[in-house]
Amino acid sequence: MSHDDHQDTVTAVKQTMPDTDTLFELADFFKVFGDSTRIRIMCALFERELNVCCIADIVGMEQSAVSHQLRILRQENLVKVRRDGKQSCYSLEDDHIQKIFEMGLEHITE
Amino acid sequence: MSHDDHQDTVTAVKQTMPDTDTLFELADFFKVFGDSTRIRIMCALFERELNVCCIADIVGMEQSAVSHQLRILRQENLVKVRRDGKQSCYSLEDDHIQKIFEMGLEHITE
DNA sequence: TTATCAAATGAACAGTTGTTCATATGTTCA
DNA sequence: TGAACATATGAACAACTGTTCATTTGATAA
Repeated sequence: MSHDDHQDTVTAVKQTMPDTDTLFELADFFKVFGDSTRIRIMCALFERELNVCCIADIVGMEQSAVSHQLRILRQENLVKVRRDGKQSCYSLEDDHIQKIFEMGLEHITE
Repeated sequence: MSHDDHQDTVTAVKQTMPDTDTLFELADFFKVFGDSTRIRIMCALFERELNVCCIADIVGMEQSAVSHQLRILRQENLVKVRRDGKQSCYSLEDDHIQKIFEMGLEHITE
């Protein structure tokens, strides 16, 4: 590959890519899926709305750890909260989540 | 929510979830998407097969850093390599990748 | 063979991340 | 109001991650 070909390739491919800011944002989005606690929380929420205490029991972690992770999921707009008396009830914000989840499953189970 | 309701909910939701090993594996899979360098490498490979040197120029990083990340992508079966003389040419292993990528984009741009 | 280019790898280091513990906030009910 | 429960939050710490630098491996051509 000549120097010119190299430069042409680099330039051409760059043009097809979304801008860097978008790709950094995208990486941050996927980062949220890259933790087993958060994945399990989201997976539990596929089934139904749940309060923090139930989520903690389901994933087998302390309430505090779950709260911290729920904050991250909230910040990325992946879950929403509803106050119900003393309890906070969490549910999924978005349908994409389950689809992304399922595609990931497809990949690892093939 | 009574203690019994709590336990019923926990048990019922748990039953709907894939086993824990699978979910840990899934988190590891998404972890790979959660880095801006790797996302940009994959995005470049959507367009065409590329050698390491081109990838490094496209993402603006050192050859060594790119090589390290390509190893991770290889280990997760996201890319494949083809030797062409002195060069290593990388391409995407799997169609799911682009779909997952696009769904992520949909989420962050809405 | 030797020189040269391309890519891979190991060690070291800085920066980030997830959990725990302790504590604070918020809500209900007596 | 005060007690009890549910959740959120801050600080601290250990573990992990990505990059750099130096070096090695692999391949080609003179």
